[in-house]
Amino acid sequence: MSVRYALLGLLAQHPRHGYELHAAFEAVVGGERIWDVKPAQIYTTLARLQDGGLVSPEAVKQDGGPEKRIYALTASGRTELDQWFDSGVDREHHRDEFFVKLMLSLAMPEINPRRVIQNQRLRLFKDLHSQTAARARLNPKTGLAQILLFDKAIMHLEADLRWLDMVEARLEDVQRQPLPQPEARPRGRPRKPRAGPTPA
Amino acid sequence: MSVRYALLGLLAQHPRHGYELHAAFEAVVGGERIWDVKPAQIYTTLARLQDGGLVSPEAVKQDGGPEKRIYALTASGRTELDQWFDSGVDREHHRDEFFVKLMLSLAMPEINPRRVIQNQRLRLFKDLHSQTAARARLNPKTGLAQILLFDKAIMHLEADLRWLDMVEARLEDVQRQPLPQPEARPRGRPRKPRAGPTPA
DNA sequence: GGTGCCATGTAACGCGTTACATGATTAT
DNA sequence: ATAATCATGTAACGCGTTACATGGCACC
Repeated sequence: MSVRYALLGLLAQHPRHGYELHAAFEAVVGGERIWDVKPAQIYTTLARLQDGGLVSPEAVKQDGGPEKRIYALTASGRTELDQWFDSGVDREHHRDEFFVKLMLSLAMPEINPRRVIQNQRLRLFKDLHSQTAARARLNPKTGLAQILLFDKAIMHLEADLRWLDMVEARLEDVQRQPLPQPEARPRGRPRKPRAGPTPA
Repeated sequence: MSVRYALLGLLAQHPRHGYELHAAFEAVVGGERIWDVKPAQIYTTLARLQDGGLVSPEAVKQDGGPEKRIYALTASGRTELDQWFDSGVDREHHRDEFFVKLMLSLAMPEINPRRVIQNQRLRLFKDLHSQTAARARLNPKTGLAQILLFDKAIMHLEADLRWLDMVEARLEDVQRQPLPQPEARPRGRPRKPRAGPTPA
């Protein structure tokens, strides 16, 4: 949802057309090397926003070049933006690909989970190194954005590495524990369908 | 891409039908409270895999109940799965919604970035608390999956909090620094189109 | 007969990506 | 002419989500 709200925010500054939004987005977010937004996404998102009445086309300019359709934030767009600023961002769900891989490797006798873990550790080290190097290469006047993003990435990579160590340690305890199979429940109405939506 | 490979992995154990895959996935990944996969996704992903020739329908069973279409892994499916196990998982890109929010708040005079940060910090503390509590509530025989996921989530929340502190400290240095505007580059061919793809 | 599980999906949408198409302007 | 930027999109696909539709079977 980042792009959606980014467009609302940029249009809150002043009305713009698609190409300008694209450029402004990359300027805010730190340049194309950091976050490469495709023009297609700008235009489709803009269309969806217009559909929802959050932005509306204002005018078409032609200063010697091609047409520029200028979009502006509507009242409900402004409302949505303000609500966004006032709320915390949900943790993006931990639908973690490596976690699935690890659990599957435990369930498949022909796959060695240690190797899977070691693979991932090497990858993380490599990433950590390249991020650290890239961060060091920044000159200070590059602007905040890159620095902050690199720092965040590095901190999360470190967290991942620590987590991997923990996983390995825990695997030594529960050596080759069989996967929890979904017990074949009997059909029909359950014996005790009691309990509220969230039992305390 | 987690579900895609999870299905390949589960079918590598033995052929299954859609409903069974759904149940097995949730068993592997820790139950519905942790990772709620919708049946629709199982079936559509299965269809895509069949399209790509990675799985193929094997038989249709009818043991007194409805039809069950049994799918099996093909040779190329097995190959893809093995490659997946042998490779590291890419860091999912840091397309971070909060980061966009922060950068926009710096660019918009009517929004106070301190408040945005404080909002997010409160949210993270709340999440951290609820995750820690949920983790403590686990009984040890619940299986590895939940424990590991909670630990990972907690470690990343702590990293996010540390990062927020860093951001705040850095903002004190560069008070209300104007956003880097995309400098209006002259049209036409650039003066010095020299330089390789990654200049040293 | 109702509820709830077993088992199958389809439809439509949101976000994001790659690839493609069009055309004008301007510097060399 | 050619290349590069300015500026607009469309089409198709992958992944994920919500909502809806269908039907048999078993238990009470």
